[in-house]
Amino acid sequence: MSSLTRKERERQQREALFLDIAYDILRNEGIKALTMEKVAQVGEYSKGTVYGHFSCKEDIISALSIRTLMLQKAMMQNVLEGQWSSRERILGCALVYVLIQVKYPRLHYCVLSLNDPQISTKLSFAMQELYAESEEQVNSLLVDTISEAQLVGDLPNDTAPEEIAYAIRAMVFGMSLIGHPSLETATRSHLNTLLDGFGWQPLTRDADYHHFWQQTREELLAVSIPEIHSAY
Amino acid sequence: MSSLTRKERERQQREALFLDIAYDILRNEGIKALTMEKVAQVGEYSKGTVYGHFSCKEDIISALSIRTLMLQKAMMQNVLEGQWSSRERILGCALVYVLIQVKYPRLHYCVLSLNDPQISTKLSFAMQELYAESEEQVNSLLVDTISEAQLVGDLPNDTAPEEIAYAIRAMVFGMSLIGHPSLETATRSHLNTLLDGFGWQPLTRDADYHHFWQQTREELLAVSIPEIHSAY
DNA sequence: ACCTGAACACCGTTCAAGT
DNA sequence: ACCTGAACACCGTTCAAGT
Repeated sequence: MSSLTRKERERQQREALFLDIAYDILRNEGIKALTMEKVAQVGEYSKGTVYGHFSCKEDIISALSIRTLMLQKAMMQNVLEGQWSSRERILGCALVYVLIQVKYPRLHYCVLSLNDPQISTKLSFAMQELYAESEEQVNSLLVDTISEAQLVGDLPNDTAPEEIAYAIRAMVFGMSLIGHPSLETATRSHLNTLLDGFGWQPLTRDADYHHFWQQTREELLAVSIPEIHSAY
Repeated sequence: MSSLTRKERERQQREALFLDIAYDILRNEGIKALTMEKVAQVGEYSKGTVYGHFSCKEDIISALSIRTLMLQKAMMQNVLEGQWSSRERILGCALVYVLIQVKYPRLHYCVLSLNDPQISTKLSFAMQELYAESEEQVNSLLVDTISEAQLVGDLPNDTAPEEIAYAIRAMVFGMSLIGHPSLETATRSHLNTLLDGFGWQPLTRDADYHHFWQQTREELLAVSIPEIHSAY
């Protein structure tokens, strides 16, 4: 291995270290406590070095969000591997959304700030690209699942898959942002209502989605939600 | 009138001035540009005077949000005065949500920050109370409309009105936060799907909600959305 | 070539001093 | 009693100097 490769490896390790630190601060002390200075201090590097990795504070949040989106994608793929009906598959994807948002609540809120043009323009170009791609990948899993449901006739095809995916994301997203004392139950229940509205077979009255939901929930929690960061 | 009353009046006028200024900055330059210093400067007062009205920066955002909630409430009451079916009434309320969120996009995003405990604890107690009450008032309009629909038999009563209101808010809220090239149309369409799922009569296939939506939209835009602030 | 940390600008918040 | 603005702490960002 050349020297450059070792350098590159060290650089990536350091970047991961900074992200681990940033996420820990965010989780334990909130967004206001997440500062470039603190990340540098805890990591025992200078501020300049942190800026060598992230162009600004929002770049860090963006990178954290990308890591979470990748986890979300992996969890959804995990669900989609199972032998489930099309409607169970989409419910499983929604369940992943909820579990992720319950697990990383502060992060999901911070990500919204990236929509502000005044902020998103500060992101490094590479990070913007990567973020858009990650979101697209997760959304594709939804859209593909919906398309398949229409193909096999479980779901009327008078509405475009992208539109149905949008409605589902909006609903799940909105519920976790507003908050609910029993968020998972509420999500299962109200999302099923929406799917009934779309005419997605079998309708709630003809199937027991409660059981699928619980089982998938246990499996996902047991297997697929490690802490995002390694110890440092 | 006593001197105290005049003082009080002047104080309220100044508070309104600060809010007008804050909203203008937020709208034109974004949340990052909204600083206590700038509000003071533009208003030609000292920073200390601004702090005499608002305990912190978030207090201002909270106050702005309360003003918007009051406008939202007035618009919803405007819709609810009309002779509409129960389902049209709830659609009208949702339309108000969308119009408000399109009109004050940055504000609606900022309000989310108030959910962070690290931030909400900084708000003055009076402001916290007022904010909670304003939200409650708007939500009550939804809940009451839903209850009435169940009473007259337009809507099955196997789900609590509060839960249905939650689902509706989540969906509309989520859609405007995620964004959509045709937000109003998407909201009308997908919300109707959700209402169909709840079994809210008459179902989409049996009624023309498009026409109601357009008409109400025109009326609301013509009558009820003044700029929130007076010129200063 | 890479890393440092001093330096600058800016902002939130407080409070002693002035009117 | 009310208002001011200097003062302090803190943070984002840059960059000349060091290794």
